[in-house]
Amino acid sequence: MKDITPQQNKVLDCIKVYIKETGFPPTRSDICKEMGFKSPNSAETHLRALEKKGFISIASGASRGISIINNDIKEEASSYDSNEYPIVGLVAAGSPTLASENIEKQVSCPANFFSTSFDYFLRVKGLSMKNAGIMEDDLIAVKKTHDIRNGDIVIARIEDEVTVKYFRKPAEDMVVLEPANEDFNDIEINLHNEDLFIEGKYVGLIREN
Amino acid sequence: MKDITPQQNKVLDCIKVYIKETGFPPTRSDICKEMGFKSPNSAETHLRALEKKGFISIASGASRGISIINNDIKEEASSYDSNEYPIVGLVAAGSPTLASENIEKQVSCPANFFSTSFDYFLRVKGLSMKNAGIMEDDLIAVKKTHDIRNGDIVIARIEDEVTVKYFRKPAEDMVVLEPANEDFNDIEINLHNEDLFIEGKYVGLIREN
DNA sequence: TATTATACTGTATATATATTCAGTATATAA
DNA sequence: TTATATACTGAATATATATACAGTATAATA
Repeated sequence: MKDITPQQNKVLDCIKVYIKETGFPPTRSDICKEMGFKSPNSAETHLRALEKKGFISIASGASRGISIINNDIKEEASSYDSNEYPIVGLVAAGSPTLASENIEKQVSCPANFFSTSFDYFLRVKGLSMKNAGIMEDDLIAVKKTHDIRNGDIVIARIEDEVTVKYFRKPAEDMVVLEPANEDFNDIEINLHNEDLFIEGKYVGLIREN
Repeated sequence: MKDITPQQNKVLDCIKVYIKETGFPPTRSDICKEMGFKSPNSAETHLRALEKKGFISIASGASRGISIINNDIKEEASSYDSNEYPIVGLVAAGSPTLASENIEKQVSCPANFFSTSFDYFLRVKGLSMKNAGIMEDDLIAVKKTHDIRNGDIVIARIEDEVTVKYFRKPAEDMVVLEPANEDFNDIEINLHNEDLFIEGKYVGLIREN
């Protein structure tokens, strides 16, 4: 895409506004009225420039044959690509997290809402991560992954109980799950004796007040 | 809205398809080609019927002056009604919060994302509301309103500085802005001496990690 | 029964519109 | 210095287009 000049940009904007307001594209004459031109050829040359630079297409012979070419990659990949994500509430003992019985409801949210993609929302119970700013009933965006590093906040499952904690692995056979609240104690897990399953990683948070 | 006949529905669909494919509405003649009519008046009468029944509007005298009237209530109110909201970052001294110079970027978010509607996102600076789970760089959803009650978290402006605090009004002429962090002190404002402007109310929070 | 709506063909025409041609002027690149 | 792009005015014109008028036919309403 070549560079657009300020004046050409004005004309492009004026076309967009016209379409938005009327539902159909402007004629050369309409553009002249909007832009203050006195000759339809002023509009014509701007249109040809915009066409050449790939911002619009002009249907030959047709009246009002202008259409906006949308190659705004951002737009395409972002705002309008809204997905449905499940909110997982109290996870029933022994059932997979995303089992339908655990799903509170579905919410619509742009796929690129957080910088990292995610798979579901988990409703937080308790205040064990209070100092990390994670409060009761907050929704945390969870990305299902096993790529966990020390210091990440993880969603872990220890014997049918789901918990959110800081992750630390001081030795090959040991994991420490640390709360962010002085009223709670660290959970030390010896991987030889106990089962630990990492459901995923905390990548974002939403709170309603 | 009156009932549409099957044939009128076909014509309406054909208009919608034409707009989707070309970017601009069809002429009577275009409709004839698509529908197999041999007289432009066939298209004309269908258009007038669709206009009368409220499905389209026809701009008089204009070529291709057809526009689809969208009164699909479901679409309008549903989760797919994704709006653009500005993220307000560091508010420049003396400039209105929503001045373009203060807008970091726009994010797309369903209008009904939080139970309360809101107007913009404010990026949080500092940790004065830490115990309320509001951390540095969080985005708080702000609803512009003056309907504030004791205990609400408000976005207040005191002499060109914007701050987020709990709101309390112990007397008619006094407001106390309370932080949620033991390291910070209450801000007491005597409304006779100092200017206080309440920008709005905190209704939700988003955090990216 | 008369009226109205639907669903077309076929013709005609005023005008809305794209588009070309002839200029003027300025700025930038080869 | 000669193009080339931008940014316009002004006039001319072929044609694209809306729209009215004159018919035909069927089905549903009042």
